[in-house]
Amino acid sequence: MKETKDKIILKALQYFAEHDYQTVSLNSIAKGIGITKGGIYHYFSSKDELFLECMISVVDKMKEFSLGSMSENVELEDILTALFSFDNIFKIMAESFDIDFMNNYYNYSYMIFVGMKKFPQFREMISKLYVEMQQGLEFMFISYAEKELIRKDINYKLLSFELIALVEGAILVAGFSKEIDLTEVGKDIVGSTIERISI
Amino acid sequence: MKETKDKIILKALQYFAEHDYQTVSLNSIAKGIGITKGGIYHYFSSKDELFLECMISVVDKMKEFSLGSMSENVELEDILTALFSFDNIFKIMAESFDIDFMNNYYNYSYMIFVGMKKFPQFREMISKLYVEMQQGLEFMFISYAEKELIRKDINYKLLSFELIALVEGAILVAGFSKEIDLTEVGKDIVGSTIERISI
Amino acid sequence: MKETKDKIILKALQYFAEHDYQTVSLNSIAKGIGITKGGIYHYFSSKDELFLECMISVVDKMKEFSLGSMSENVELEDILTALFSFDNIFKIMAESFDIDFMNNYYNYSYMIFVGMKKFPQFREMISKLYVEMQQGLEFMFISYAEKELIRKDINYKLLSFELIALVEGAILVAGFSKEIDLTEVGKDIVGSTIERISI
Amino acid sequence: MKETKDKIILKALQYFAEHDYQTVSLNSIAKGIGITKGGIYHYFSSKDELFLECMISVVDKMKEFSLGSMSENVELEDILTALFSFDNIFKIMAESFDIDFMNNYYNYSYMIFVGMKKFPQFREMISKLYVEMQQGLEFMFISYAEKELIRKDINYKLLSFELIALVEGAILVAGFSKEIDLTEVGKDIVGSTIERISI
DNA sequence: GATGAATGAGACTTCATTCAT
DNA sequence: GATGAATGAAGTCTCATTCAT
Repeated sequence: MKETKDKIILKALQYFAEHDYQTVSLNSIAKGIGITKGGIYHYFSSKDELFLECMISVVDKMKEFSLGSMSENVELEDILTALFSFDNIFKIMAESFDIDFMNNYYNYSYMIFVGMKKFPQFREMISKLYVEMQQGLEFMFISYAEKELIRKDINYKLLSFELIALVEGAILVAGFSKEIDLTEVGKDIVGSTIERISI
Repeated sequence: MKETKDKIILKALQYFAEHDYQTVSLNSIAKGIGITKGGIYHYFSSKDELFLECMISVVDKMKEFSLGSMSENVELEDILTALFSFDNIFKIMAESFDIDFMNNYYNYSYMIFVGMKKFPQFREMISKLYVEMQQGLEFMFISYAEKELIRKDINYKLLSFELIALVEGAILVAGFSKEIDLTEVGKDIVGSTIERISI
Repeated sequence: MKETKDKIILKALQYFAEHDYQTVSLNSIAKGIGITKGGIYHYFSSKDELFLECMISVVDKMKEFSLGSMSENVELEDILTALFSFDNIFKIMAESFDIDFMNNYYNYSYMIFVGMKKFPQFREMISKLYVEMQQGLEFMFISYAEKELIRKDINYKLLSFELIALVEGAILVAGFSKEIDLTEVGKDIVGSTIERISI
Repeated sequence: MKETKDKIILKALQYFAEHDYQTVSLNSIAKGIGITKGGIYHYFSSKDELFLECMISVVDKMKEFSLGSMSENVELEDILTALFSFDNIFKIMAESFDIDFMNNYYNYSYMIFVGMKKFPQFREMISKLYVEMQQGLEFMFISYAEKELIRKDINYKLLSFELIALVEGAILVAGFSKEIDLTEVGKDIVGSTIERISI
């Protein structure tokens, strides 16, 4: 059955996110789902491989979310809104992996960091994802600009990069400042961006 | 002598940044400066303490840079320019710790992440630093607004938060996309921010 | 069917000879013949038992060869020639077990060594085989001596022991010295032995 | 102090000879000399390295004995006698390594085998040793033959190879046959060899 | 007859830490 | 102030073995 393998990945992901790759022992993961250490090696040839599979399933979900929101929406404002609706991002991640990232997005970022440090392959995936997102946004801005719906004198490559950086940075920094309400931040960013590009 | 202690911290910082807290052994640090493992225990009661001291010296430098630029400058544009002159940030860090963060800012961020994960105390310091930066910016914006030099109908609390998030996010994301020139990004951000708040 | 069992033994023998008892996992043997680990346990109650059966089939073949050559030949020179025709020994082993011992007799000896170490029972078999060979030779020498066909003032017990030791030793040492041609050695030994015992 | 390192090697050698490389755990070696597992890693970076060092010290002793006997003696008979005085070989080995090889030469050979299997480097050393021994003998025979002290119509290259093979084979096979007295075998071999080459 | 999941014991190895010198 | 031997806990990984299916 594939059940055990999935259980391993889910539990591993949870522990990796909560603690740290190196700190989490296979023993603890195994115990966490009621099997023994050796059992993990039925499904994964090493701890690294398990971690990599976890990371891949995370990036798959991220891709699904990020790029999905771009293709489905037509209105520029909707796309921006989707991109900056942090609540939604967290909710989806939490649902997918049964981890409450809402109050602990820092852990999530950290895990991604570790993953990229360990696996150049994974770093490449993340990198590619960002580039795709940036290009998707850029493409959309430009098509709007061509239709003269938004200003033409803006470097949309930079703007789209900034927006993505803003999403990541906001999530990061918000983890430190309790006073900041990300939902409000999202709305503000969407508003000011619209204003900035409006004719 | 304090010389050895400083050498330990510098070498440790270098290794921690290049590799990873857990991966770096005290042995390697000791060897790196020509002493033996046991010698480190003269100056630090544990590996954790050594790491914490490293982190503190980093945060001190960050604080020195971030807040310093705000108090010294009077012109708002200068402050923003300083905040977004990534080259400068990297150069100062590299000079201080003899680590080339320029081509490897990712490692730097990673180390900070690990530090925050391990030491709530350190996380608090970073957190406080961000809050101070945000409040510093906010205060400045407001004083400018009161003098009717910039628009009054903007939530400057959010804006200053966004700017800081943008700095962090840009550094983060730029690590993945080779096409992006951070210097250009910095200028663009300063420009559009000025435009946004101008009356 | 007995087919699978034989396949297991053959493959196991091959791997044991190529690598090492401990190094060879049941898994690899199973994979080597397209079954799974558990399947081996239908035919063998343990890895040790499988190994023992392999060893027994090897010793059977050795016995068949060694003693067979003695009983079939009548002429003393023929017997000695058969005993020292290394090529033939290797060929037969290779044919029986599908392993090229010719270029790798060392591995073969090693496997026998391991077998003896693990199974006193197997060691006893080998031991008995040597004794039988030695006694077979001794008996033949004596009967020739009694017929006054060869010298009588020779300790044939020792001589036969030496001949057997020489076979084993030559195989062993030849593995280290590339300059030595075992076929030539065999002829030389037969010649000098004949000379030594001739009246 | 070098004491502990030597103790480790000696105890390891003893266990490796008695049991088997794979079977012997570092734990047992450590316990055997009253230290802990980790302590071994002060002196050896791995189990393999420890084993290799053991093997090297064995081969050094072998070299010392084998080649030493050849250079010191002038009389050909003395050299042959030294080569085939098995008692002496065993005694020296036992004294050097505190292992009773006398009653258990098989274990010794086995260990050498394992060593050669694991370390091509070690196999090369053994190989070289045999070649040196063979060449040493050959050289001596030829110089005697040139002085017309022994027969000239003998292939001394082969003879010297056979003598060495005989030493090894005798030790090997004697382990199986309780009836054989190696000392007697040695004398017989020396005698018949002298006879064979005498003019 | 055979599979495949799972166990459990044991191995090597790493390393922060201690401490006598 | 520093060394270096030694500890001990923990971790990854391997595999023979079992057993339900």
